[in-house]
Amino acid sequence: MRLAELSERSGVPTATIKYYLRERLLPPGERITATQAEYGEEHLRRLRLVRSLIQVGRMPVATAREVLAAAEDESLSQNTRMGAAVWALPHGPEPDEDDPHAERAREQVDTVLRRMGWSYGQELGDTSPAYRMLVAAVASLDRLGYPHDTEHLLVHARLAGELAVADLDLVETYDTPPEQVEAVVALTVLYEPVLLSLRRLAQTEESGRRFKE
Amino acid sequence: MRLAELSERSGVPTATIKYYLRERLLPPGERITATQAEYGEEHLRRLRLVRSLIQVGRMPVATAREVLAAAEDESLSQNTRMGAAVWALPHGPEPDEDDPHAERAREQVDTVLRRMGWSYGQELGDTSPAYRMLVAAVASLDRLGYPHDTEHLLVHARLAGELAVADLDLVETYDTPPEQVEAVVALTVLYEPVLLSLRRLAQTEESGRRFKE
DNA sequence: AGCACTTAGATAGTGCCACTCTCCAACGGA
DNA sequence: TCCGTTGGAGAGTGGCACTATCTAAGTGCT
Repeated sequence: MRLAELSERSGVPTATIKYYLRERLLPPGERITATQAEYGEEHLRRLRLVRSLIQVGRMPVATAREVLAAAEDESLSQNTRMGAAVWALPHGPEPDEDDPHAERAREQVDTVLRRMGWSYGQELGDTSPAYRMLVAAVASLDRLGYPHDTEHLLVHARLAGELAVADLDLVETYDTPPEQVEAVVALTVLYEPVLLSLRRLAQTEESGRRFKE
Repeated sequence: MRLAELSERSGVPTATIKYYLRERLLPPGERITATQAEYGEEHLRRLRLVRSLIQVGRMPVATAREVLAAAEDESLSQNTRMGAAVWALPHGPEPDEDDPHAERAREQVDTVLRRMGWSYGQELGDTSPAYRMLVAAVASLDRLGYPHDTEHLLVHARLAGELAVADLDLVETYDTPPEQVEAVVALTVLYEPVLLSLRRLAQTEESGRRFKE
C-alpha cells in the first residue's frame, strides 16, 4: 500500500500523513526505492488510532507521540507501559504550589484516596499527572466557592472505580500484551467523550424531571 | 474596585481582563468618568468563573460566551436556560452523515437511550450536541474495531445517571434560580476533570492490581 | 497649578499549533 | 519517451488566546 491508498482508506489527507510521519506518530513505511515506500495494515490501524486520539480525544500531537512511545517501549514491563501511557495523557494546568485553595484541595484528595484504599495514587502522589489534574480541579471548585465535600467526591471516586473495573475487564479480553496496552490507551481516551456526553444527557434528563413546569 | 484591583484579586492580568471585556465574557464596569469604571464583587465572581471555564474546563472563549449568555437569558425558563447552557458546552467533531460506522453508532446510542428511558435524549435526538458527541465517539470506537456493546455502554450510562442525580442534588442546595443555573454550568464543567482524573487513578489502581508481577 | 502616574479603550502584534502548500528529484506505467 | 505520482523537506496558513503599544482622559501629591 502506498501513501495515496493509505490516505484514501483512512480518510486522512496525504499532506497530513506526511506530517504525522515527520512527527513520528507513524512509523516510516518500508522503503522500496529511493522515492517509494510500502505501508501495511498495521500502518492503517495505527493511523486510525492516531487520528482518534487527536480528533476525538483532543490530544495534542506531541502528547500523542509520547503516549504511543510509552505504550510500545519494549524495555518496560506491561504494567509500567500501561501506567506510562496513561501517565502521558493530556492534563490541564498545574495547581499552584503556594495557593491556599490548592493546599486544601490536596488534603482533601489525599483523604479521598485513603478512603478508597488507592495505594498507587497515594504512593505516586504529587508526581502523577492525574493526581495533579484532580487537585487543580478541586482547587478551582474551592476558589469559586462551590461545594466539594469529601462525601461528594467519594461518590465520583466510587463510580470511577466501577468504570475502571469495566474497562480493565474489556482490556483483558485481548490476548497479547501489546494489544492490551494499545487497548488501554484507546479505551481510556475514547471512552472519555462517551462518559462526558452520557453525563450531560443524564443531566438534561434529570433536570427536566426536576424543574419541569 | 478598579481594573488593577480586579486583576490583583483574581490573579488575571489586566490585559486579559480587557480582552474578556471586549469579548463580552464580562459585563462592562459601571462608568464613573469617561476613562474610569468601577467593578463590583459580582465582576470578580464572574471573572473567576470565566477563568475556570476556559482554563480548567478548556472551553474556547467563544463557547464560554455562548454558555454564559444562555445561562442568563432572562427570556428563557429556568429549565430551558440550564438546557441551553449545557447545550452550548464544547463538543468534538461532528459525526459524518453517511459513514456506516456513524450509522451503526447512532442505532446503538438510540437503543441505550431507550433502555435508560431517557426521553429527552430521544426526543431531541440528533439536534443535541451531547447526542452527536456520543455518536461520534462510539463511531470512532467502531472504526478502530474496539468493542462497545450495548451492555458496556449501559454500564457507563447507569453511572452517568447516578452522577447526574448527585450533581442535581448539589444544584438544589442553591436557593435562587440564577444561582442554580450558574451552579449547573460550573458544576457540569468543573466536575468533568474531576471525573476523568479519578477514572485514570482508578485505572492505574486496577491495572496495578491485575497485572502486578 | 504642575506633573508623574493610572485608567479605559482600541489596534496591532505574538506565539503556538495543527495542518497545508510548494517544490524537487526520482520513479514507473503507457 | 513522457507525464503523472511519490517521498521528503521547508515554508506558509489560519485560528486562537492572549499581550504589547498607544492615546486621551482622569487622579493624587505637592
